[in-house]
Amino acid sequence: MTLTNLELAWALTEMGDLLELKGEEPFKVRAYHRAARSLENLAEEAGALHARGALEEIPGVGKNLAKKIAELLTTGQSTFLENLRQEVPAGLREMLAIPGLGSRTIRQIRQGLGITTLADLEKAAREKRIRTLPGLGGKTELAILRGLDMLKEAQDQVPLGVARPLALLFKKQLLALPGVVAVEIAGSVRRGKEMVGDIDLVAAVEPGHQVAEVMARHPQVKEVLAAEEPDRLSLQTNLGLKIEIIMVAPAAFPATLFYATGAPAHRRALLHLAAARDLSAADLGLTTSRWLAEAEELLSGSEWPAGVARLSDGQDEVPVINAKLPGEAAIATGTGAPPEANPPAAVTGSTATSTVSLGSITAGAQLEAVFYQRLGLPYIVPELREDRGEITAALRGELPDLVTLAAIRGDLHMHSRYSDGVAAVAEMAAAARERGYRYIAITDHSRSLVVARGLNLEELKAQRQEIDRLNKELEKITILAGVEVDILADGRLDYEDEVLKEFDLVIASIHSGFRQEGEQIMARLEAALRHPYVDILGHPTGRMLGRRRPYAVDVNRVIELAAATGTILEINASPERLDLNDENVRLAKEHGVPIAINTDAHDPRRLADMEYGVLTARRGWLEPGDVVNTWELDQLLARLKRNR
DNA sequence: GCCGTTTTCGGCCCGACTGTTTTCAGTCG
Repeated sequence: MTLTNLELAWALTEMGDLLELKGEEPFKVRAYHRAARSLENLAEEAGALHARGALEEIPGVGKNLAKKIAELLTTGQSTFLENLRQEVPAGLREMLAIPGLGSRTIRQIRQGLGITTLADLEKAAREKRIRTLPGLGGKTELAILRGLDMLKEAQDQVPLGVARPLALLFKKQLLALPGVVAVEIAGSVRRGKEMVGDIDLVAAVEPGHQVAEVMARHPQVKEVLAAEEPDRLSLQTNLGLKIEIIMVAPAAFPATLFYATGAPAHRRALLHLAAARDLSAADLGLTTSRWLAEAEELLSGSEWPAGVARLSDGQDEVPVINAKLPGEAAIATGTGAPPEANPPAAVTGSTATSTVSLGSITAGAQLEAVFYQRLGLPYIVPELREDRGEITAALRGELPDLVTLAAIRGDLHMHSRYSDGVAAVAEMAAAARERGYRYIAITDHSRSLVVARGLNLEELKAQRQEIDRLNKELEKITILAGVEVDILADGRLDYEDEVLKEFDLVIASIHSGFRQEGEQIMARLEAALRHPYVDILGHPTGRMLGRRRPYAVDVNRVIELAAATGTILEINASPERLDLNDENVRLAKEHGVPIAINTDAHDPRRLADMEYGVLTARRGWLEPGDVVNTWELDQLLARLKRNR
């Protein structure tokens, strides 16, 4: 019984939460949470450390926690945690997620009203009973109801940053099983949606495969759920996330991947396009029963979904695209013969055994291109498949040439040990260089953000000197001396103009006064956007996925102001934020506002979050030119307000 | 509960904002 570091971290986090609710001293609580974070970021598996008696090497883990971790590792359980769970009802722990409710208030509500579940809490708030408790009033009731709403929305959904690594792990492990020919991630994870409800995987399997048997014993799998269909395996993971594995014969793999990627609205719109061209779903090779059922229902129904009107509107101008797609011939025959002459079994829906050579094909993209070509469309990447105009754009040959991770030349928002980062400036630079970047900006916090050890003027000077020195020493990468300056509650920035002027680049962000009225928030943002030395507005809405709603920001207005003032807007790529989101990004592009995709990394490893930012950018239809950190450094610098 | 050119105790991130209050406790970043 070996638990992963992530599972150990959860156990410690839960212990910390329960101790907090019991009223333990804050420093003890923090010790549990700190150790949990250490475990999450640990490069080596704790099991291996335990084996050589080195658990106490983990930062924040001493004798006591080492013992508790050891028990978890050897038995899979913790008597300490079991006891805590007996004492503290699970509902109370859930309440900690409600913004504005801390452990003290939760204890008070429990003691005063005997409430231990979210349902009871909601009832009490609606019945205005919370305000009968000393020190609590109507606003707290409102905060509770709002928080509960947010929790409901996020219920059964996890951020992409949690689901995607797990999906990749399962994909890799499935591929290693005998009888498994190909595996692709499908569904909303493949489309890069910010919150996902489950993980969909499509596996091409051969007879005699043992996917179900092996997965049932998988250490991350808590339980195998009753299968809806024989070709589906439905797993509940320890994370509480559902994984659906669709197992099909290799011939049906491309169609199934296509179907299972969705989004449903995109599929529906494609079916309408097919119908308009007298093609059936089966003609397209989409022979799965689900596709056929959906097509039948759709085309017999009287209700015309949104996508249809668009398609028929554009009917006159629909060009017929016969361009051969790269890869199709290879997919069809492996020899380059025209696809029409020798259509692959998977595409025609023929019952003949497959001629598709999956071994020679690496990407799901190539497999699916066939379906789009049958409709006279160029290939549409998963990130665009949301029925947000991608089909019309495809028909007109106006699909964007989306930005890619490979096009990223630098990262303009990250923290070092000077403020709340964990690494030295040189370490961040080295990690960036390893990623192939040409430049980074070190943007530590400003002085008012005490919790994050914001820099005073002297520390700024010292950091500047270090950056200057490193720039002389280091080859192939340039470090910009930047700052993430706080937009204070009154709209001023946290440093004087004379100080801001000296940086190479300034990001302005809100870290306080989240609950201000819209008018006040917007006044602060407007002041920042109009500021001559503010180059980038950081995480413009301040949201945390599933945890904190945006502050009262009018995103349209922010975009207009950014356009008017020449300020760059950020896609904060941290998977906890993804801020701006995909739709706002697209709006920004329409207004000609340049975007910076930044990780906000506090640790060299988190520079890898860039991938999530790029996914969001792609879902927002951004092309490389729209993203300033794909540009050459001199082009980027010339574009900054301060240098124009 | 962890940690130590402060080493077995006494610190540990601390100031601002919010809501409910007449002077402050709780929450948050």
